[in-house]
Amino acid sequence: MPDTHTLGFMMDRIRALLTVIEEGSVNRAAVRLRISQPALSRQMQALENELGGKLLERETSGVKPTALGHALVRSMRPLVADYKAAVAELRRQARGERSELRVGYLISAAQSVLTPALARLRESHPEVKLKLHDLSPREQIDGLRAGELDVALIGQEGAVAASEFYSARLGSLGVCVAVAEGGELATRPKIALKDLKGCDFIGIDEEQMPGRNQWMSALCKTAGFKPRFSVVVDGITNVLSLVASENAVTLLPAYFQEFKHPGVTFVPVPDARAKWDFTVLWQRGKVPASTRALVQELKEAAARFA
Amino acid sequence: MPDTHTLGFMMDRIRALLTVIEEGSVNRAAVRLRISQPALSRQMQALENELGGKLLERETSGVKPTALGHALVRSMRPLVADYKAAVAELRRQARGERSELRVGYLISAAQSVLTPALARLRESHPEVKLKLHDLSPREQIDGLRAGELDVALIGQEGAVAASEFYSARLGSLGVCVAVAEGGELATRPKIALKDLKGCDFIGIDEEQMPGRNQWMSALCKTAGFKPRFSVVVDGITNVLSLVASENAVTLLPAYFQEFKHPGVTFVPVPDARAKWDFTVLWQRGKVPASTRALVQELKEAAARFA
DNA sequence: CAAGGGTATGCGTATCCGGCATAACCGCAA
DNA sequence: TTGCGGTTATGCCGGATACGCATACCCTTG
Repeated sequence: MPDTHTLGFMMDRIRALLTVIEEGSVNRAAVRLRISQPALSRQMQALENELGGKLLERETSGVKPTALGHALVRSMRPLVADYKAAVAELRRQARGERSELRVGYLISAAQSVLTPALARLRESHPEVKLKLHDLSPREQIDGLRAGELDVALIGQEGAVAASEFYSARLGSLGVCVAVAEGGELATRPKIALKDLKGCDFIGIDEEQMPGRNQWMSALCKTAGFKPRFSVVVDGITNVLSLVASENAVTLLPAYFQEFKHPGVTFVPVPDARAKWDFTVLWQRGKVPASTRALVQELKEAAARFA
Repeated sequence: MPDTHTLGFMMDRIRALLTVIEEGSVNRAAVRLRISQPALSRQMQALENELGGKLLERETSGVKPTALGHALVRSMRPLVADYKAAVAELRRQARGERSELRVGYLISAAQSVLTPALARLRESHPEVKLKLHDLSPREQIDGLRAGELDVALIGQEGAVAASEFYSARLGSLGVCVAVAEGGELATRPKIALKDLKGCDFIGIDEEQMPGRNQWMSALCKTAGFKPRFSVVVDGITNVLSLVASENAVTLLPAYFQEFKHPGVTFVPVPDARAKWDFTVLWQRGKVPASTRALVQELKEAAARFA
């Protein structure tokens, strides 16, 4: 005997019992529930059998809950309410009426384009409630996969996940190379990719920045060589520290030129093909209007920015 | 098309979906749910129709939840867990395995018998969790009716509700009469009921102390007269204030002699039939062992007290 | 291109639920 | 007492429906 009966069926019976107790009468509850009185009567008997105790005191003038019946009401009424609310929310969501929009981004990378886009979204869709999550690229992808994010703003790493989600390229930044402050390279105003041939490269952990090392390799390949990754570490800060201490190099999106790191200089890379794509990813399937709106604003903001 | 479908049925489907997503496969989930794979497959389709959106991404190697599916899991998994816990608790309760015992009492009246009984209950049934509620008689009866109390310790008022619940008389106290301090009656060591003939009686609001006025009337009837209630007020403190200011009287259980109220003297009533019964009420139906134990201890404590 | 994993579908059947008619029960009034 | 109006419970039957079986379909892999 599968206990499949003991779940959904009981739920119906419980819901029925709630109205029976509200009405104080099987008869009146039956009309409200649009079923016949005998049917409802039997439902109550079934529920009492399932639970193993009387729930209603049958009297000549109607029914009255027993102590057990009261206990059931107390524990179940909020559950039923929550359940109905949850179903309603899911229905809205299925129709693409999400009012909450969960956005993942990396503050250092996304700020310049995200901030104006959000400002305009607030004007055009003031009803949308935003939840912003400052996350690493890897966390953003995981968040999308787990359904915890609706939109992710991500760099080159997005390429590895683009097939799982809808995506749009927002724009391209230039590339710079991080070199040790003391070295010869640090004095140049710019460094072509081919000049990096033979340098030690610092890689970054694939877990945190998926696709980043491949991106570097691909860039170097356009310059005709294969980079040698002497070390792979986790965390961009550690990468930069190693650049300084090991007198090595690494490739980064151009916005790093705005930052500072002790012992490290960022030098632009002029190669035309050295580009850092900036991507927005969002959930596949029925796309909520709010998501669509944000993506649109992002595209426009990126276009203005370029 | 009664929406009765949209409640319990969906609950089953949702529960099924949860295991499908856990297993990542309709096949394996079907095994766990002890139904066939086609049945489960159709259940998932039905649920998707109900909600109006895809929940599962069907792939060659199994199924993967969509964003909507993830949202469903997030909102429903805790609900299902709560539901199952609630049902389990109700089952236990139906079998009479309540571990929580909610006791209503009136501190001034019940202390002498309740305290020792509780002490012994703690020894003999240490697993019982007690919740004590200091409530007026009316509140206690309402609490019993609403299933919010398991046991009520109550005075003469219990008579009016005795038919609704199980009850036991714990014992009888004597009666005293409250008289104004200045009057002639106040000087006597005791006052027979018949001496109160012609006095103004202060009644108490039936809402708060149901049956109290009837009790006074019945006592006076044994002495051959009918009391005249000049005023009926709510709250025992107000009753005593009026006794003082109106030079009236009222009948009370003997334990009031221990208390003080400005301008009022409590004089014992010697009549043999002037008794204040002390009653314990508890929920009808299947009586939990804990309730039975407390009632037993109360009886013994009362017997020792007498 | 067959094999082997997955999910979806067509069809017959058994189950189970609900409605109708009616019984049983109670309180009240004539 | 006997009816009357109200309640809940029961017998019986018909119809919806959900399941299982067999099979189709689809994709990846050898």
